[in-house]
Formats: sequence, structure tokens, C-alpha cells
Amino acid sequence: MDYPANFIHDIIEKDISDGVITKIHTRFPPEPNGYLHIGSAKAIRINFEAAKRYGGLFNLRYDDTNPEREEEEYVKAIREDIVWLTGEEPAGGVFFGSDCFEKCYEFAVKLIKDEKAYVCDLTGEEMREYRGTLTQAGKESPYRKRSVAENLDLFARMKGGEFPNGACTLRAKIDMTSPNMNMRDPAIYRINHTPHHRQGDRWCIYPLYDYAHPIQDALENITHSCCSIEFENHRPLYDWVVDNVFDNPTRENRPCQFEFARLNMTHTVMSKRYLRELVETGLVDGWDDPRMPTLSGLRRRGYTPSAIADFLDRAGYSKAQSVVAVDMLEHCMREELNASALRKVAVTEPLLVTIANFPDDKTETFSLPNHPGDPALGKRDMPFTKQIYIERSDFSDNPPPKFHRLKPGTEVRLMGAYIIKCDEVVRDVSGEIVELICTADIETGNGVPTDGRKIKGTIHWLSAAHCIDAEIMQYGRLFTEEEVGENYADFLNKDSAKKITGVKLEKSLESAKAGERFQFVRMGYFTPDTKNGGIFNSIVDLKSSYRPS
RNA sequence: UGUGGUGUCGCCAAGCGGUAAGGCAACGGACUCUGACUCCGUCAUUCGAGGGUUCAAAUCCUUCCACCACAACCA
Repeated sequence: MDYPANFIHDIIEKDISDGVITKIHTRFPPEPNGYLHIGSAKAIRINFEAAKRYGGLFNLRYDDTNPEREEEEYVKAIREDIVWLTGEEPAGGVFFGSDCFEKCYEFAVKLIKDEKAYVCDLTGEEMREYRGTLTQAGKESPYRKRSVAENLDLFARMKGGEFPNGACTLRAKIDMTSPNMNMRDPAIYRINHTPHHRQGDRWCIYPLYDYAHPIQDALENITHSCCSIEFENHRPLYDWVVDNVFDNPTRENRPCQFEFARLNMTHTVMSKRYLRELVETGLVDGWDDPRMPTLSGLRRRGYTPSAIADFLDRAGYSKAQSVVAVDMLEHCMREELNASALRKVAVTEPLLVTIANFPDDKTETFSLPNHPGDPALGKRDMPFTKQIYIERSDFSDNPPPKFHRLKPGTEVRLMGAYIIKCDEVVRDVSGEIVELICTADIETGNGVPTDGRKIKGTIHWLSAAHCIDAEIMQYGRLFTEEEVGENYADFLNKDSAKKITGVKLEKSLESAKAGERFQFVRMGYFTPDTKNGGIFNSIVDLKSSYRPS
């Protein structure tokens, strides 16, 4: 199929054809303050793919410039998710923004010497007042005119730990009247005595994102810095930093920022804050709960990196704010799994069927294809005995219109085996159907009836003597609403995870391994749970067009 | 009342002056030993709205309108 155009590709191709860039270099800069989700995957994909496509390099860089929010657990998880998603270690390397602290400090000293930065003693509240509003210009800080020498001294003392948190900041001297709020003398350094997850207490001053990010990009020789659209009005500041920190950077050796719209999906919350809340309040089974939109959750649920990439590419990389339907993601997964997943039989609600005219102790073997459309995937033997299980919902003694499955007195095909007819319905005292007595068309076997009669329905079955007991987790959508509103809790789908016990599975599933994906015939796609042995997680259901009406 | 950005089918999305691609969803129908898959068909006289330029406009000009982001010592 045709994928939507990717404007980043257009930009890069122009840069290459213009001869301004020879080696493409991109990066994905997550803050290690949570797990990556499918929204992050879009940023990874756009940066990774651009580098891959044009023979460049892709870096992973932890943007760890805020000691209060970052943890080692996330550092590890993020890397695993990226390697899983892209299928390789970041070719350009793995970096930490915090490793640039020394450089950032030197550049800040340079800015002070160039009279482009100053130490400001305004409190947070005062600074807000001085900044002005969206419609009113700000006014200059009284500390803006400090001498270079004084600024140098003060900044050194900030670094030396002389001041408490919040006592002062280093600010870029730009323009307090700029219509762009980001340019009104933004703070570029703040004091924070919280120990850093990698630097310990080596630093008590930390560069802010707008200052550190372009420096990190430049130091890593990033050519195309693709980020989401909320940073669009930060671009002038990004460029200001590059221009004022580095000497006459040309396009060849300067990073440029490009923006794309972030991913929103129906029935899905991307906010890390809320995802964390779900984890912390125990509403889900961790960041990798199979219902979570996190990469680890999707992975545990059985999603493949290729399906995610396909989905992302189909949704496209425009700048328009949008909400993509999860149906598209699910479609991509189904499409891949339909072509690759081995077919297996699972009977979720077993109903015993006795084949009256089948010998008591005989075990017959039928060979079923592992995949109806791909003979290369081989076959497997399915034992058949007098007593079998079928799906309770595949029988009805009060069938709705167009019910093509088993009903009293009519025939149905047991997939890959006999045609059977229901002769008798056995009930217990309460009236519940407990068993069906059927006869099989032994003569026809698993072939086509010679008298030309057509058998409309096919149902799946399992020999009662040759199956294993299992549990499966069936997952629905975590949220009930298409677009989840502010009060996320209101939209939580309480039935999004259902454990189904007493499930009968075909024997071959005994050796199923994590990472394998199967289609449980007529039901959906499943994979062994990587955390709980013996449980199968549903990846995505099969679509059904059966409408009794 | 500021700056930047975005508005093309229910949802994404191509298109970049030559007369509206594609995908998802939906709906018909065919096929089927998975009511799956596959297949075939239907689904924007119209591109946020109004004006203008042009033989020709979703594409150019213009005036509006709507939505998103920005006033952290977060990223």
C-alpha cells in the first residue's frame, strides 16, 4: 500500500541534494522519568527511520537534566524498549545529557563573558511578573545589567553550592519584549541540591531543557532534531543557543529542529503522569500490563515491532493535531498475524459431545493444516476420540436466524474431521445442557459428502482425552471512551481484563514459548504471558460479521 | 488583545495551478472445512467560510472563522 508522505524525508532529501548535509544524524531524547509508550514510538520511528533510510546514524540520548524526576529503572527499560522496537542497539551510540554538564557549564561562562547571560536573583513569582503576559511585553530584570565579573563570580558560587535551591538562576539575555514568551530572558540554569541519578552530588546547578538540548544535539553532531510540535515555539530559542554558543555554525555542522504532531489514539491515554498513576494505584499490573499503551505492555500483549511500525507509517507524520483510531493499530496487528500465526484450537467454554457411533476406545488421527493459506507452515496431528469438546456457543437448541453451527437434527463439520449430527441433548436437573449425543458420518470422514449435500457450518473441537487445561487472559480496551477526557478514571473499563478459566487447549500448545503467536480458531490471536506461566494473553480478537438479526 | 502552528470523507492522510490517491471504519455482494482470511462493489461535484485572480484554484491573493501550543527555576 501507499504510505502517507513523510515531510521529514522531503527535508532531508533536499538537504542532501543541496549538498549541505552528507551524513544524516538523528536522535531520540527521552527523559528517564517513565516507560516509553506508543506515542514515544512515533518519535523513535521518525528519527530512527530517517537515519536508517539515508544511511545515517541514530542516537539514544537520555535527557536527564532534572535530578528530581529521573530514575535508573527507567533508563534500563527505555533502552530495552528501543532495542525491541528498532531491532538494534542505537547505531550512533547511547548518551546521557548529564555527561554534557561540564560543556554546558563552559558554554554558560562563555555566554556570560559575551554579555549574553546573567545571574538573576528574582524569585519565581517575581520572574513571572516581570515576564509579562501573552499580550503584554515583559520588563527587564533589575539584575540584567550586572557586570561580567559579577556574573562570573556569582555563577561560580552557584556552582560551588553557596546558594539554596531557588535563590537565583542564570538567564539568557535575549528580549523581554519578544512576542514569543520563550525568548523573554529564559532561565538556562537553576539550582537544585537533589542528587542526580548518575552525577550524584557533583552538581547542584542544572541546565534547563531549552539550553541543554541544542548543545547536546550539537555535541552529538545531530543534523536533524525531530521533536513534537509543542516545541515549535521553542525553535527560535534553540537556534539562539546554537548561534551564540558555537562560533559561526554552518548548516553542515549545526543541528536543526523539525516538528511533527504527537500521536493521539482513541481509547488511549498517553500522558505519562496518568500512566504512572495507574501503575501506582495498582489499577493495572505494572507498566507492562498488557492493556497499557506502553511499549512493554504492547510487547507483553504480543504486539510486534513490525506491526507498530506499520501502524505509525500508515497514520503518517503530519503536523496536524489528530486522534488516530486504535482500530488502525489493531488492523495492522491482525494483518500481520493472519499471515503468520499458527492456527490452534482452544475451547473456552467446553461442552461435551459424545459420538454415539464411534468406537469407545479408538483414537483416530486427523491432520490439520497449521495455516489455511500457507502450506509451508505444515500440519499437525489432532487425535479424535468418542468424546470431544466443542464450544458451548457453537450449539443452540433455539437457534437465531442464520445460525450455521450445531443445532438439533442438523449437520455441522468438525474442523478437519467428521461431519456430525446432533441427535440428543442431555440436560441436568436444572435444565442446563451438559452433553450432546451425536452421530458422525463415518463414511465421509473428513472428505466431501458424495451425495452432494452441503454442510454450511464448521466448528472447532478437541478430543476430551487429548487436551490440556489452561487459563487465558482476554483483554479489551482499557478505556471506554473514544477520546478519553480529563477525568481519566471515569473512562476506565472495569472489564478490560477478563481471566477465562477451564479452557481446553490442544496438546501442541504445551510447548508454546514466549514470543510465539497463535490464532485460536474463530477467537483471536494469543501469546503466552511472559510473566505468568501457563496463561495466554489475547493480542487482538478476530473480527466477526455474524449478526443473528 | 500577542506569537507560532493546524484546518481535505466518521478517523488518519496524499495533493503544492490542470479539474479530489490510499489506508482504517462502515455498508452491500461473492467465496470459504475459521461467520476469519481473500475477492469484488459502494462510500467528498468537493477541500473551515466568504470574496478575488485565472481558460482552469484544495492548491495563488484577501478577509474572516475554528482548533492546538506558549506566561515552570519541567521536558
